[in-house]
Amino acid sequence: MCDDGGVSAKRLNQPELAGWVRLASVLELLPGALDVQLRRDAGLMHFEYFVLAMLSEAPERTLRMSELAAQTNSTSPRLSHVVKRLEDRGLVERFPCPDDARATNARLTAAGWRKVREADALTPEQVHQLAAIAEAILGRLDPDSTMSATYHRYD
Amino acid sequence: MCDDGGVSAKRLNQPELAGWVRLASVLELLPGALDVQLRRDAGLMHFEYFVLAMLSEAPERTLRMSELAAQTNSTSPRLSHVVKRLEDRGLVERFPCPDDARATNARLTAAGWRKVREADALTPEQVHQLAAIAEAILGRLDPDSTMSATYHRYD
DNA sequence: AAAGATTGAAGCATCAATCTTA
DNA sequence: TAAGATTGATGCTTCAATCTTT
Repeated sequence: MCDDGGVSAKRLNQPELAGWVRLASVLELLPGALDVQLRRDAGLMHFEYFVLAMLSEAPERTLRMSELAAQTNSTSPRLSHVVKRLEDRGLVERFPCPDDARATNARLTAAGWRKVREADALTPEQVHQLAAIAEAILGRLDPDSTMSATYHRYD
Repeated sequence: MCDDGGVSAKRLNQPELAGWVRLASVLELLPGALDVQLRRDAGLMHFEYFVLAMLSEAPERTLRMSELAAQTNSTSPRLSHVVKRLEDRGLVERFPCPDDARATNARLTAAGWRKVREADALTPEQVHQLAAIAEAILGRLDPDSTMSATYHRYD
């Protein structure tokens, strides 16, 4: 990557540069924009909703922390902090994993289940838009589909 | 299960839903991924680079804080904090605006100018990728091109 | 009162360090 | 030693409050 062509991030035409600047804007603004509605309507951040949604799909609505981290593309510390907060709010509960004393299981509570069902993450139009966008992005960014999150709630 | 379900963001086919989940992943991961390289190579976050880059294009490399906020799609408090930090690092300096005693001007220092030039924000491949992605996104998300950031450094 | 800008508090993410069990 | 998970510190963003000038 540092071969002598190195400095030449420069041989790009103006529309392309303008494009990446605009993308930078999107990346700055979109996550926050998506959080606003959920936050207002359900008191959840997007990532919190995602955690609850993944649990809601799991058998017994229960998942190991490590597995939950994988499904939400999260690091362990991040998930640990988030689940802690969700637990304080009574939406999730944690208990030692019977199979492996190192592991911890996270389980959706009744309140958590209710919360997920109430909280529609996005409006239909938003979902349609974003689904289309997603295809466009991921076709280029993740052609091998390594992004691991999956969702079958409405299958 | 919740078929007739409440707010009915529901009339969507499975690929669309899968799509938005994948997009959620991208939105979670992409900003961080873009920051890594800049952080390592230049000790700058993406947004900090953006601030410096916008200043580097401005006449006298100087901009009012309010104008700089507009060009970086930032809020006032956010910009204020960021510029404070950049000022502490000697990359930017602030001084009262001569024309309007309420306003503050931010100006790139010599060190700041060097920093911007050294710090290639992205590799050529990344820029190409992102430029393409940007078009895909913005065509749907921002058809009227209201995203205000602009960039002419390589015109 | 509105515009321009700053400040401090609160919340979330990231990173390194730590602890326990396999 | 490695895997699973948690904790605490640090840093950035957000929000409300504040201050000055128009």
